[in-house]
Amino acid sequence: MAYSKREAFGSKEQSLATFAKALAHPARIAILSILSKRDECMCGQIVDVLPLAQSTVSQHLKELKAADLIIGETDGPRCCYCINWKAFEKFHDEFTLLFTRLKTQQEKCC
Amino acid sequence: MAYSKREAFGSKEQSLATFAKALAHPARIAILSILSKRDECMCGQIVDVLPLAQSTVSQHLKELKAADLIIGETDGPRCCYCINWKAFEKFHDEFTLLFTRLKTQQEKCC
DNA sequence: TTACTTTATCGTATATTTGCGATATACAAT
DNA sequence: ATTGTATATCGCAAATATACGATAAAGTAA
Repeated sequence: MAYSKREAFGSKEQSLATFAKALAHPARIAILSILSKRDECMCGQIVDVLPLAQSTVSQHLKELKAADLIIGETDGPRCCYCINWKAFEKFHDEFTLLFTRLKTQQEKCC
Repeated sequence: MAYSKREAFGSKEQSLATFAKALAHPARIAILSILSKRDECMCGQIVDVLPLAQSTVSQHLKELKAADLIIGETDGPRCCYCINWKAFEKFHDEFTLLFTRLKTQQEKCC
């Protein structure tokens, strides 16, 4: 009863879904927002702002990093996180492509 | 140990995250792709194309409907699903807004 | 060295998601 | 009424995700 059928789909679907999954939690959206403002970029600063424990924030950062949406630059004991806008752009393009296709559908259905 | 802190975030973050979550599975991306091609729009037809059981597909459709991304029009014993492009557009705009903000960050970090 | 700061990881509990078969529902056709 | 077709829902099992405290790791400063 082989579980998790994600691999049974096309790579394009998988890649889009993976990206969406990385954004599928308000904490991670919030983190990206914080980083985009460029006032703060360190884990501790993010912890101060969010209603989550340090270990939880660290985990969310790890997931964003795994999805290649942010890059972490270690500087001594601290770590500065930046948004990987290039990866974002790639996914934004993919999404826009999907949306464009959807729009051609708008006329009517069935 | 109050669980699921999703509500602890802003409504904008939550709404974006909810949308992303609806797209966070390749099966649902595939379903949207199929619907966008407008060749087929019924549950049974989607089941024929995807490597999933009927009940599973039905559940994915339900989630897409709950996220307001598709609309189901019942026609006798069958049901025609269409993409709710208006909702999509709204979210695409929200995403684009986020992306735009991100891009201003590209120069450098830290 | 020792103490401090910052972040990552481990272990654990709980919640949610995913998937399926079986069954129910709803309508159509005979 | 019975049979057939299409879809939704229920119940369950397994997999993932979320959250936290405790602890480890890695560097800084005294």
